[in-house]
Amino acid sequence: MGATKTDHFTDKQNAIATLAKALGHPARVAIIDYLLKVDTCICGDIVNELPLAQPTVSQHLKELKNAGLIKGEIESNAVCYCVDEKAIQKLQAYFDNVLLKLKNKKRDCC
Amino acid sequence: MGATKTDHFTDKQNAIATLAKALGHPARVAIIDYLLKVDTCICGDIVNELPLAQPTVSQHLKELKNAGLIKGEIESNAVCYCVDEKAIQKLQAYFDNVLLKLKNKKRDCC
DNA sequence: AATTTTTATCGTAATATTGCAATATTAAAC
DNA sequence: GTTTAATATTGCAATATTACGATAAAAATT
Repeated sequence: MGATKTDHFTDKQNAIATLAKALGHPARVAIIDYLLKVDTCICGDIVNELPLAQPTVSQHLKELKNAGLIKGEIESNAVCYCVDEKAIQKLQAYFDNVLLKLKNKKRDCC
Repeated sequence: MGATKTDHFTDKQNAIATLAKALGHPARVAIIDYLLKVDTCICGDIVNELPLAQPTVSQHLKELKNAGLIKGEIESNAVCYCVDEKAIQKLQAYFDNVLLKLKNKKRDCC
């Protein structure tokens, strides 16, 4: 026991959970914030920006990449990490839909 | 080691991470989906809806509540859980902002 | 090609999460 | 007040995450 029963839920539910989980750590939110702030996309500065050791930052980057929230490419002279717009759009669409459904609720019980 | 260094990040980053983390499990996404689908807000059916034992569902509900994603109230005859609109709005605002910043980026590197 | 710089991986310890059986609590129904 | 139904808590085992030092790998610079 202890393992998440992903196979018992829908693909959509798992997809949202995966994206949300990737953002479920302040360091990873901070990485996203940093990538948005910096235009140049030169990574590595991220390590200096965060209060974490280099291997830890590398690990968080990997998780963001695995979840599809960021894309990484080796550009001619530097490794480049960027926020993947499609992932953010997926999350936004989900929350839009949640809010829409909340508005349409007949009975407002809480 | 192994504990998240929340005190090294901004309140905003921690707030988003907390909300995202709560949604970072398919069972909890499924609970939100169910609460949106059902108008009556009669809880307990959630257990029948999910492929998880009652204590596990209860625990997931607790986590959603602690994170502020759902509100729970004891109505005259049944416990009532509802999605907290404010939390969803916070997340939506965050992703809106992320998308806005992505659009404004000069260099599109990846 | 040797050196430096940058990034990733490995190994490991500390902590957190997930899941459930057993049990307790709570509230309605009798 | 006792039974019944619904929900929460406890305790515990399995697994996952977080963090970092040490080390490896990759790339640029010399």
